[in-house]
Amino acid sequence: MENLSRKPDLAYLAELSQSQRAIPAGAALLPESTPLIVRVERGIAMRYTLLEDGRRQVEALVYPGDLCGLTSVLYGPGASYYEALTPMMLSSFDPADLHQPLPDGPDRTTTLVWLMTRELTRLSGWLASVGQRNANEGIAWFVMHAWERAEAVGLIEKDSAPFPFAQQVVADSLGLSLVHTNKTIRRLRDQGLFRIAGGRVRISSLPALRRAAAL
Amino acid sequence: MENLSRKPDLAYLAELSQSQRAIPAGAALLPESTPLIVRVERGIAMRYTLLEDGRRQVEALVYPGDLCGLTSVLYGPGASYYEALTPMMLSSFDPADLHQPLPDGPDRTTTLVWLMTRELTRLSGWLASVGQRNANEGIAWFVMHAWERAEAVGLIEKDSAPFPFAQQVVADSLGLSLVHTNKTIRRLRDQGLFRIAGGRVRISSLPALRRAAAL
DNA sequence: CGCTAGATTGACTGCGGTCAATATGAGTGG
DNA sequence: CCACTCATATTGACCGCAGTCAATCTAGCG
Repeated sequence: MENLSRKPDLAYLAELSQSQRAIPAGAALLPESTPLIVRVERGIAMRYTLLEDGRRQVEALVYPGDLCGLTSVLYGPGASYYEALTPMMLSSFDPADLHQPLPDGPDRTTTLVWLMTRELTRLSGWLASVGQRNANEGIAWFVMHAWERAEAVGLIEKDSAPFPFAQQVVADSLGLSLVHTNKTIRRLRDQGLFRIAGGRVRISSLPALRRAAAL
Repeated sequence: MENLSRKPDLAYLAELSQSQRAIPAGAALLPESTPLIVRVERGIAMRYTLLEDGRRQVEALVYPGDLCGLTSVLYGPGASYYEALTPMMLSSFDPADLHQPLPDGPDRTTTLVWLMTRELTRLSGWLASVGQRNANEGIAWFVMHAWERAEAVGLIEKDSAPFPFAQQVVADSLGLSLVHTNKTIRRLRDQGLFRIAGGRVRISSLPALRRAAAL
């Protein structure tokens, strides 16, 4: 494992692409019980877990370039589910193909390790938000996070980012009730921090939002 | 990457052991800014993150056999910190040694991927607890979790498990206040679910506790 | 032009936070 | 062995953020 402090080149994954398929908003990214790894080409999704009694905790937003299904393949299914929040385009891989080293360049497993480390870091930050931030800070953080994820994959257009997240999704991301989430979003909007409309969010002032998120 | 649904053999890591060192309770496992990977041989620790304003979120309990520092090495420092909760014995590794494949058997990187997957799964469950469970369920879950972690590494003795967790640690694990954590623990104890004393916990009825945790 | 999912609001409740003492207990020096 | 100290555990009083219940509103859609 060489120094991975910088993002490794993921382009080679393209060679592995086995099949492309489109799915509509609301669909599951991974068919039940099929060990399959998928890369997002277009669209946005969420990853979530369920408590036995049905409570839902959203644990990650999924943007183009993200790999889905690693945990299921390596650790057995049942842990997390994926749901598309917009129409999506996916590439599927055979899990067996992912571990062969490449003759030249970093081997695939090394790349996977790097991706998983990033995922661990994100999850760690998400947990800190849910556990430590109050409703105002949490909502502000969520909007910031969505903005930064979109920015990282070039989805900002005319200073607005995609925001296909229903208030129930935001609520389940932060462990808040739907009603309180609604009122909090309203309050922050009235403060002029951001404006959500038509599935996109426009941020007035990044620094102000960052401050509101206690970041 | 072969089928890793079953736990891979980690014994070979022993060959890598570079140095052993003991640290007291309260010490940091990883010296600041030193890229170093460490395996726990004895003792219990916690991993946590800090918000800029000092709020602390505990995100994992660290038991013998756990590897610490992967995220820092691969992703740069600053994300998570480790603190010993008991006196500990650690083995240190040179990160550079961890990626060389072994001639016979699973290569080390594959093992790392498996370990990280397990960590992701744990973190995912932790997040669901913090986000979705109320104080009663959360405390019950925490005790259950500590019990199961201890059980997995053979630390149960005379039907009690180590419990070196100050109430402030439990509070920061679940995103609750210290006072409310105290009162909730008291309530559950009075219900006869468990009993904490002398750094250990004794569980009356696993099924009852599981029920209380909404698990 | 109903239908339906998501967004809003208002009224009320209560879980969990905050503040402020007090208690307990292990460790230390005299 | 006792006084002292610091950390942790415990309690009580009070408050407010967030949850619950229940309507109503809005917009996309067949």
